[in-house]
Amino acid sequence: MKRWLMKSEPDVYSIDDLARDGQTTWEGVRNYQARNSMRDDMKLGDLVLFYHSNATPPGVAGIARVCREAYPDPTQFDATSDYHDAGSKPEDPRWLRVDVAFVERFASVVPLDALKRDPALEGMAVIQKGQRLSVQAVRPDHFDHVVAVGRALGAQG
DNA sequence: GCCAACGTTGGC
DNA sequence: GCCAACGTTGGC
Repeated sequence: MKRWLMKSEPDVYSIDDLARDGQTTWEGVRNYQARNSMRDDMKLGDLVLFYHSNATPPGVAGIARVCREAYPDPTQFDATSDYHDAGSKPEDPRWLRVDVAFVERFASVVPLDALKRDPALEGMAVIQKGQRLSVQAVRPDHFDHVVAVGRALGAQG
């Protein structure tokens, strides 16, 4: 089983929203590298660090789990959607989404600053300067370490 | 609000 | 295929 980190702006959709909804659909990925990761490597049951970007502070807010593997994102065919892509054909969809389920919410966010200062997380993608990818693979030891730090802050769910 | 980093587009 | 221009991401 693989481990992941996925970014969401909490003003748009937060870990609290996921806790409330139980599960959600991860639409709007419009980056080929992120799409390829979802299409090729993301499997049912994979665990995901739910990351709050453009937040105060930015950081890992909790854990989700993949509950449906990649399938075509219908928003690409919706002309009224922000995610519309006129170049994508229904018979050959360009963009995919997955569904994720709520697993756990940390009592507080593990801030990006703490991730950067943690020697155990050296090399983790999200702490690299200029890293914008919204779907990132995470090494199992890095995943476990972030979860341990998050749980040390307390957990609900 | 600023801006560095990065991805995409399109002229050539 | 090159690369300048442009748009977006996302920390600060």
